[in-house]
Amino acid sequence: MSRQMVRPGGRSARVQAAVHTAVRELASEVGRDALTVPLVARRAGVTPSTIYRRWGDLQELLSDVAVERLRPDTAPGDHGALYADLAAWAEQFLDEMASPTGRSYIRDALLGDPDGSNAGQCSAYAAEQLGIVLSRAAGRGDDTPDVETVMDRVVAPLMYRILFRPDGLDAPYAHRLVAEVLGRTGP
Amino acid sequence: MSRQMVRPGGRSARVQAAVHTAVRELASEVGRDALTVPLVARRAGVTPSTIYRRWGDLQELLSDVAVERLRPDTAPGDHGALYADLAAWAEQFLDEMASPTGRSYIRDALLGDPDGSNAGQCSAYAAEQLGIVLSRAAGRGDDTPDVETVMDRVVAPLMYRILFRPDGLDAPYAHRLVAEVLGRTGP
DNA sequence: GGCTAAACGCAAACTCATTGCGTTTAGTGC
DNA sequence: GCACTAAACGCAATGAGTTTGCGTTTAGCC
Repeated sequence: MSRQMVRPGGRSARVQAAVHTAVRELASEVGRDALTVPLVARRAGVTPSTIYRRWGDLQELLSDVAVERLRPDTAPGDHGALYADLAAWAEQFLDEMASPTGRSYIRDALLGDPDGSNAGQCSAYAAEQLGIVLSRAAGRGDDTPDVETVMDRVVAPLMYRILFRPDGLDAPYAHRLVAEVLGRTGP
Repeated sequence: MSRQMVRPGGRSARVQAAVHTAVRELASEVGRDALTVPLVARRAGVTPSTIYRRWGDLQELLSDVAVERLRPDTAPGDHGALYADLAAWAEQFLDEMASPTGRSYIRDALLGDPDGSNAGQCSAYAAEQLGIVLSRAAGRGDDTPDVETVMDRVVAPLMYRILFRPDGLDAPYAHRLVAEVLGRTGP
């Protein structure tokens, strides 16, 4: 469960923001594996017990921060055609997720996540982006697959390889998945 | 890295077996989240320092045990036809992996795994099983997709949903994936 | 403005992780 | 077989991280 809906204003909000900022800063300074709760607490100007009470443990905190970082910050670009839109989106998705930091965020999001809501949020982000691309194509009069199909045929293979097979992942592979789900053999 | 190739005989082997057994027993008794290195060490009749020196930390130990548990213990069944073989394999795969304990094992295998070799091993297990099924079908004269295609079209979507979308996962979905990769609309 | 419960800080007590050192033992060569 | 070497282990001390009780602050709400 995300810890956002607890006393959204005032001190609680300041503490949450300070802790999240501390996690991001320290992760880039000392590395993600060197993070500890007392370290984050000192940087955020809080006591460790505050973090333990609100987030439970370090993994749940990192999971919260990871989901925040995995949220797309821009709408998918419009390149005039469905194939171009999907190919560009898949390429960007791959770039962000397959990088070492991206993998760390995915692992963290999957980890401290007892009920699976954080992981589900990541999936919802991708589905939302794909929904924009596909409805735009439908507005152009194109015959489009539905979001579920693209999730199964493009997102899932990319994520599976990111997590289980770090090799053989490149832009051509992503393009091929897009071409296949659109029923083409090439762009 | 798996810690199997260290002094395969005598005391070292006994310690390794005792520790692995202790992990499995305690995981089913007190739950996976309640496992600690000292707890496992006491059950196994060893000292915590032994575990720390050999496995590094709890996550790497759990990752080792998880990979061992995720290894298929039987060859995929022969049902006389490719669709039946693949459908049965996918259903069993789903049953084992989507259960709470299966999810825990997957998470553990992905986790304490700095170089990704344990996760890669899990993927290799699935590919190996699929290779048996597909080559058997080829021996019958069937026109079969290759292993990579089945990994992308069946295994990846199943695993993606197991990890990111715990809902909407059932045998009919697995059967549909198999039917689609075989170019059919049904069995 | 006052009330209530959540959120926080402080500090003690506890568990876990780490490491040096001596002992046991598996593997190897004679 | 017997000695030798280095890996593996046990023990114990040390340091770091985690948990919890209690008093204080404060956000949300009459």
